[in-house]
Parts: sequence; structure tokens; C-alpha cells
Amino acid sequence: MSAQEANEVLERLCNLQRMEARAFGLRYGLQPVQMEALTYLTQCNRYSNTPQAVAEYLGLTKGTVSQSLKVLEQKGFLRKQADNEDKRIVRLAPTTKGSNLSKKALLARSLEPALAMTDSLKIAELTSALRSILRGMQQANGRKAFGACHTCRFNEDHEKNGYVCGLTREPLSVQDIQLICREHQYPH
Amino acid sequence: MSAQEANEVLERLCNLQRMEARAFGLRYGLQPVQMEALTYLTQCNRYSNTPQAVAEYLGLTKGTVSQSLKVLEQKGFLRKQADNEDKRIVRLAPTTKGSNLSKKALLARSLEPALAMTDSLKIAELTSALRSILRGMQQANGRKAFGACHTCRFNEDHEKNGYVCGLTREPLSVQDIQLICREHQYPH
DNA sequence: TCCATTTAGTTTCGACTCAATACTAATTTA
DNA sequence: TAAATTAGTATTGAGTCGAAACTAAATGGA
Repeated sequence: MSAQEANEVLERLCNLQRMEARAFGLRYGLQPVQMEALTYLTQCNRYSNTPQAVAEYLGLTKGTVSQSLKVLEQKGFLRKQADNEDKRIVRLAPTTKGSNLSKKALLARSLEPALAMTDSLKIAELTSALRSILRGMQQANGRKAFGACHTCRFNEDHEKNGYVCGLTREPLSVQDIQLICREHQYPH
Repeated sequence: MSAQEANEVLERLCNLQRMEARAFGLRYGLQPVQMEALTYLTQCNRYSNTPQAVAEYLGLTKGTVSQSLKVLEQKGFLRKQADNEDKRIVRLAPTTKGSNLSKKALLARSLEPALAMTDSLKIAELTSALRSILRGMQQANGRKAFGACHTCRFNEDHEKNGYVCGLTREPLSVQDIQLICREHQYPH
């Protein structure tokens, strides 16, 4: 019974997030889905900054996403760039304008005030509980995890020599392994 | 810093919820917003089952909501009925078909599996933390609470004689006070 | 009492999302 | 080297959304 109650609260919380996201975007002439795409592109790594990855992340078709990205480019929030090795692939990079807006959005919807009364230990517990829900939902629905490299089973810690991605064999910096990757898989 | 991390996870969780809600609705020919309206109408009390209340709950304009409700009625998920006392007001009641679908949606997106490893004490803590976030977000953005009567400052517990709403002076049953009310206010 | 205001709801319009489909171009596979 | 696959774009039609204009009923002063 308790799980159902948690579910209802979570569902309502998600409605509210969506509501405020819409209101925020409206002030800057962007739709919710465009804000979401922009936010993703400021958080993802260099393997994951393509239209296809955005589509998988948002759970939309690539055709739909293609249009949203066109708008974001036209409004100067991101730049498209052809990949050097595979000419089919388009790389998406937020402009300064784009990443500034993304930062502003994150601040505007900060949980800081709502969590002010809670001590940091509880916040850590909350975060970990939310993570496990997230992971459970993704598994149940066959979605990709889109986690950061430092929690990925392919990530190798070479101690003094930094990190290496076991899939691409490329070295990764401390900053790199904090970014979202479309190839992410949890250990085991 | 920890609050920001919680925020990112929560945001991702909300995207995912939306994604799965869309996929679910698609199978039954309903849009996400229509599912949300229907779910609300199966959970709200008799003061809160109007188009205006739905609009406030979803954070949309009444014109927008009016259209979604028209579709839900045409598809047989709810019935409209003029109020007896105030003839401007339309009362919305889910049909059997409507409430069945709503139940199915709740089951389909259950957190049960994701929370299976967590003991019930922790689930209670999680729920309460989510509630406080919800409340904080609503306050920060000047939204109505839409809580259930049993947490409302107008609700009066008359012990053996049941409950009474301090606003309408109407008696409320044990079932009534579990339902969502648009006039809900937390005790100071 | 009566007229202005407010409130609940609908309709219409134009910009936008979204899935489905068909398409182009580059890469991979057989 | 031809067929299949992959990345991305363009088009179309159903539907969302906010804004504005509208109807009808209730309220509230003067």
C-alpha cells in the first residue's frame, strides 16, 4: 500500500515539474521538449551528442526530435556540425546562449528551498532512493540507462593514468566520467 | 551540492514518467494530458470535479482543458452533467470505462518492483520527502496544494460524529477525506 | 431593483508537438 | 559491388496549447 502512495505523490510531482518547466520555457520562447533536449546536450558526453541519442533519451521518434533541434538551432541555442569520421552523423553542441539558459533553468527549479529543512544525510538517502526507482522504471520498460560513465560497467579506473572507456578504449578525464553516456550499462 | 544531484535525478525521473505515460496512453488512443485529467477525476472530491479545477490542477488554461475534456467525453471516458444549484458549473464524472482505464494506468506504472528491495519504513520516509518537495515547489510557484482533506486545515474531526469541512460545513465520510480537494490548504 | 462585474465554460485561431511514412546519403555487410 | 543498415531530414495529419473573443449564469453594489 505504501508504494502506491509514493507513486501518487511522485506522479503529482512530475505533473508539477512539467507545469513549471512549461511556464519557464514560455518566458524564453521555448517549448518544454526543447528545454529538455537542451539540458540533455549540456550534460552528455561526446559519444552521446547526436539527434538519435536525444531521441532515445526523450523517448521520441527521431523525426520528431529532428524538428525540435532545427528550432533550437534557428534560435541560436545550439550548433550542428558534421562528424569527421562518419559523415552521416551530426554533432550537437549548445552555444554559450544555450548553456546559459540551461543553467538558469536548473537554478530556477532548484530543490534547495524545498529541501532546506532536510539534513544532508537524508538528501543523500532520498537521491539514492530516486536513483533506484529510476533504474527500476528503465529496466521494467526496456529503456537505456543514460547514466554517467563513473557508474558504468565499461568504465576502467587506471588509477594514476586516469580512466578508460572499455567500449571505445579512449581515455576519459575526471570531468568526462561525470557526463551522461548513451552506451551506459550498470555493472553486472 | 547534494540538492542539485537530487534535482537532476528527479528531473530525469519525471522525463521517464512522461515517456511511459505517453507510451501507455498511445495504446488506448489517449494523449498524456487526457490520461492525467482522467486520473485526477478519479481521485478528486465532489467540490473539485469541474473543468476549472482540472485546469488549475494541470496548470493549463481553461480553454485548453475544455478541448481535452470534450475528447474524453466523446470517447466515453467521462460524462458531463450540469450542476443543480449553479447552472454555470459542469460536473465531470468518469464512466466505468474511464475509471477502469485509470486503475490500469496506475498498476502499469507501479513502483512496486522498483521499491521491492526497500523496506517499508524507508518507503514511508521517501514518500514524506517527496511530499515536502511537492509542497515546497507549490509554494515557491504560487500553486494550489490539491491535497486530500485529511491534511487540510479546514477539516474538522468531530470524533464519533465523523468529519466536517470547515469551508462548506458539510459532513465528510472517511472515504471523502482521502480525496483531492481544490480548496485544500495546509495547516499554517 | 437593476446594471456592471465576475465567474464557468466553450469556441476559434495560429503556432507548435508528435508519430508515421517516405525519403536521401553514408556506411557496413555479405 | 550490390544489398542491407544506419543517421538524419521532410512531409502530413491528428492533436495540444495559449490567447482572445464569446455566451450564460451568478453576484454585488448603487
